Amino acid sequence: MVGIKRGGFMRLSTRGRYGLKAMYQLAIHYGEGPIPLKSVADRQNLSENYLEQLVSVLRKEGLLNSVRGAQGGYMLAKPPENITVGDILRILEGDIAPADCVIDGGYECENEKSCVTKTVWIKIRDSIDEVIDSITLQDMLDKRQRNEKNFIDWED
Amino acid sequence: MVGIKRGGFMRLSTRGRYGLKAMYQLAIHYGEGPIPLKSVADRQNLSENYLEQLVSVLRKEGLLNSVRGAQGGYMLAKPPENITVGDILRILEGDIAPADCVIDGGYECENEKSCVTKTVWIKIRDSIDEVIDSITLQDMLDKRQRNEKNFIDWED
DNA sequence: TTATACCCTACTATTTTTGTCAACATTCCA
DNA sequence: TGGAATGTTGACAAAAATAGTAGGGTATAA
Ligand code: FES
Ligand code: FES
Repeated sequence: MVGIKRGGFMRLSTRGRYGLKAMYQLAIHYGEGPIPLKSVADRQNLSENYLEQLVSVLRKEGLLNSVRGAQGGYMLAKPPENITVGDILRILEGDIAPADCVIDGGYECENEKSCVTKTVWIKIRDSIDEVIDSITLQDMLDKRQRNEKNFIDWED
Repeated sequence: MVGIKRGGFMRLSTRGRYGLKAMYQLAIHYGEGPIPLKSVADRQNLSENYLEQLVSVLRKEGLLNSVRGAQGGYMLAKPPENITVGDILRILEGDIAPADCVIDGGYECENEKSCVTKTVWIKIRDSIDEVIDSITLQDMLDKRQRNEKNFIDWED
């Protein structure tokens, strides 16, 4: 391949992007009982089947509860202030890893003990960690409240 | 696909990883005239042909100069203190973009004006920007000097 | 008992990444 | 002057990751 990569970098996959949006949507309706996934998928124009795969993992990891059958659906297993963006993204995407050598058990180059490049990856990783671990779903809801003063009735 | 993604996220491709290593290697030999790519590739056990593609882009973007023919090679076009990690990564990987909507001209969801999720992507992007723009090749060389006191004669 | 909705697994299509290869152009040096 | 070293370019291909599709099963409310 020739030329500059088109896509940009440090991109999340749809797993993390759809997943966070879905969790945010469920946070909006926290306390209202189970919300069917179909309504979330419709609201965001996503494949319900695909979203189901993501949500299923979030449930197994304890971030969501589910109720089967008619009138069933999903709901947050914890209050929005106890769920961070980092919790969600790590479950759906794995650990943050600009390069393999910053993962446990990952490959390290021969000079790992004094590898300067590795220190760069570590700084990037730590800075992302700090951001995603500091934002909770409740923070996002608060932000929404402030926005609502200007833009009414959206994203319910 | 089922289960948690294996690879981890926010990963750089080999383009960025090989590219930064190569630039660092050339920084080590800054001022010594052109360095053949073969020596860089050998040192890092990379395909010379593949590395050539990356280096070629860095040259076109003005970060490297080249000299053709025998005794030729590549060298930094600017002093190491004037080249940042961000310069290199953006050329090889494109702009930082956790999601499309933080790129110019990228897709935005219907609520882009007040999209809360977008503010999360922006915070992630900004935090990465800050890290990679603050590290120069000279910083990496300095770090190397300090390491050399403990681990002699490596990565030349 | 029927419609709704979660649950699970397998399969497929598409895109991106990671190279390989071959032919060519320029320069040094013996 | 000729050949070895080195950069230049573009086409092609293999491999991996991503993004979905499809469909059958199970539990529950009404
Ligand atoms: S140990 Fe990761 S780049 Fe050296
Ligand atoms: S505008 Fe990007 S997620 Fe809404």
